[in-house]
Amino acid sequence: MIDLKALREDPEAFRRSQSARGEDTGAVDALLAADENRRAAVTRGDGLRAEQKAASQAVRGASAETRPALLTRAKELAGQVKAAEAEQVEAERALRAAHLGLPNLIEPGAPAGGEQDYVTLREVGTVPRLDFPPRDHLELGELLGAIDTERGAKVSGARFYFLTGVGALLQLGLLQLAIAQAVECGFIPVITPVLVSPKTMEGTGFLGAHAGEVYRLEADDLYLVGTSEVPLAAYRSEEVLDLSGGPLRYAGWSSCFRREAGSYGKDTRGIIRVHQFDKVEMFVYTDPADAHEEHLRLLAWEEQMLAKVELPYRVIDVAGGDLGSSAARKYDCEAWLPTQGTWRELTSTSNCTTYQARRLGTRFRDSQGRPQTCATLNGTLATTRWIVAILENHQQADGSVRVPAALRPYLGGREVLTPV
RNA sequence: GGUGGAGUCGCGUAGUGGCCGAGCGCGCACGCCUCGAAAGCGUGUGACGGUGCAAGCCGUCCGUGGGUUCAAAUCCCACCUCCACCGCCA
Repeated sequence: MIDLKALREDPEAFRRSQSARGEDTGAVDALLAADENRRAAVTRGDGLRAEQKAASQAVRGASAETRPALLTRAKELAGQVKAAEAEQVEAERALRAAHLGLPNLIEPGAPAGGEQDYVTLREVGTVPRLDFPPRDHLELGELLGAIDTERGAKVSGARFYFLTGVGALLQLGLLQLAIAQAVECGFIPVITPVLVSPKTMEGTGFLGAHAGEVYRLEADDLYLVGTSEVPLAAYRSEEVLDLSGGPLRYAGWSSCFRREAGSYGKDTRGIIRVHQFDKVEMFVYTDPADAHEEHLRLLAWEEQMLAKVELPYRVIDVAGGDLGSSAARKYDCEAWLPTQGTWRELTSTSNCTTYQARRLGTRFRDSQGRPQTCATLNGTLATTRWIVAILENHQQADGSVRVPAALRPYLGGREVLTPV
C-alpha cells in the first residue's frame, strides 16, 4: 500500500508513476476520492459516538421522571451510531480496495515502459568463446550424473527433477557459499517455513498478481511459498523494529514452489523453469531514507556472488511496466547461456520502499522515538537455476565442467567434474 | 485427534454490566534531593484515526470477528493463539 499522506500532497507524482508503469491514472483519483470519503465518514461517526456516550452517561444519573425521555434519546442515538458505523465500515472497505489496487510509486530514474524497455547498466565478465559445439545444461548434467529429469517426471511429473551426486553437491555448495557470504556481511541466516497461512500469503501480496502461481493445500488451507520473501516479510509483521543499529538483514534458505501455470511449452527442457527449487534470499528491513543505498548494496552482494562462481552477466534496470506492484525499482542480474545465446535471469533485487511494510504493519522507531513504516528490500543470492549457468559456462570440449574455485571445497576439492 | 485452562496499556497483575475516562507493581523518562550517585519523593508513560500552525481536543483499541444492551474488558456466539495432560508419530 502506498503512503496516503504522500498521495494527498502530490497526486501528480502518482499519476506519472502510473503512466511509467503503463497503468491507468484513474486509479489515483479513485483512491483520492475513497480517502476523502472515508475521512468524512470517520468525522461523522466520531461526532455521533461522542453524543451517544454523553447520552448514556445521562441515563445513568437520571431521576425516575427524566429517565424515560433520556432513554428514548439514547436509543435513538444508538441507532444513528450503528448506521454511521456501517457507513464507515463500507467507506473503509472501499478505501482499502482502492488502496490495495494502486501499485507502488516508481523510483525516479527507473525506465518507463514494458518488459522490453529495460536498460542495461553493465556487462561483467567475458562471455566464453567455445571452439566446440556447446552442450546444454541438461546434457552436461546427465553426463555428469548430476541432473535426472526423466526420473523426476516419473516420480512427480513434468518440471520435476532429481539432483544427484555432484549435482546435489553443487547445489548444497552453492547455497552454503551464499549463506556464508551473507553471514559475513551481517545477515542473520534463517531457515523459513515453506507452508504459510492464507493470511500470510494474502498479507505479503502474493495472492494478487501471483495467485495462479501459488500451490494451495486444500485439506489444510495452507500455501506453499514461491520464495522465502513471503515468510521473511511476514516474519516481523505487526512489529515495531529497533533499527537504531542499522538495517535488519535476513538471509532465508528455503525450497520454493511454483505452479508455472501459463508457461506451458516455455523452458520445458532441463531445470531452468521448474516447480520446485532452492534459493537463498536476502531480505532487509530498513529506514526508508536508507532504502535506495541499501538497494545498491544488495545488488553489489549479488554481483559478488556471481563473481565467486565466475559467471559472465549483465545488470539490467527493469522498466516500470515489468516491476510488479510492490517494487519501486528492480535490478536483475542475468547470466549468459551459451546454448541459448541469450541472457537469463539469475538474481533479482527489488526496493519495495514502504509499500510492503505498510500492508504488513512493520514499523521502526525513528530518531524521535515515533513509530514509522519501514522499507523492505529483497534480493536473490543463489538459486538452483545458477547450476544451469555454471555447467554451461564452465564446460569443456570433452563434456567435463570446470569447478569455480569458490565451490571446490564443497565438491571434495575437485577442480573438474568429469562424465561418469 | 481428545480433555481441561488461559489470552487486559513494554513486563507482571487487578478487574463478573455504568464508580474502567482501565487500577496496582515493575520497567522507562523527566524533575526534586545529592559534590556525584543509590535510595527516597514527585510527575509522566502506548498505538491508530480525525481535527488543529501548535499546545491541545475528539474518537477507537482489554487475542480476533460478530451479537445482546441506552451502556460491554465484563454477558452470548464463532474463530485464532498459547499452556497442561492423554492418544498418535518423523
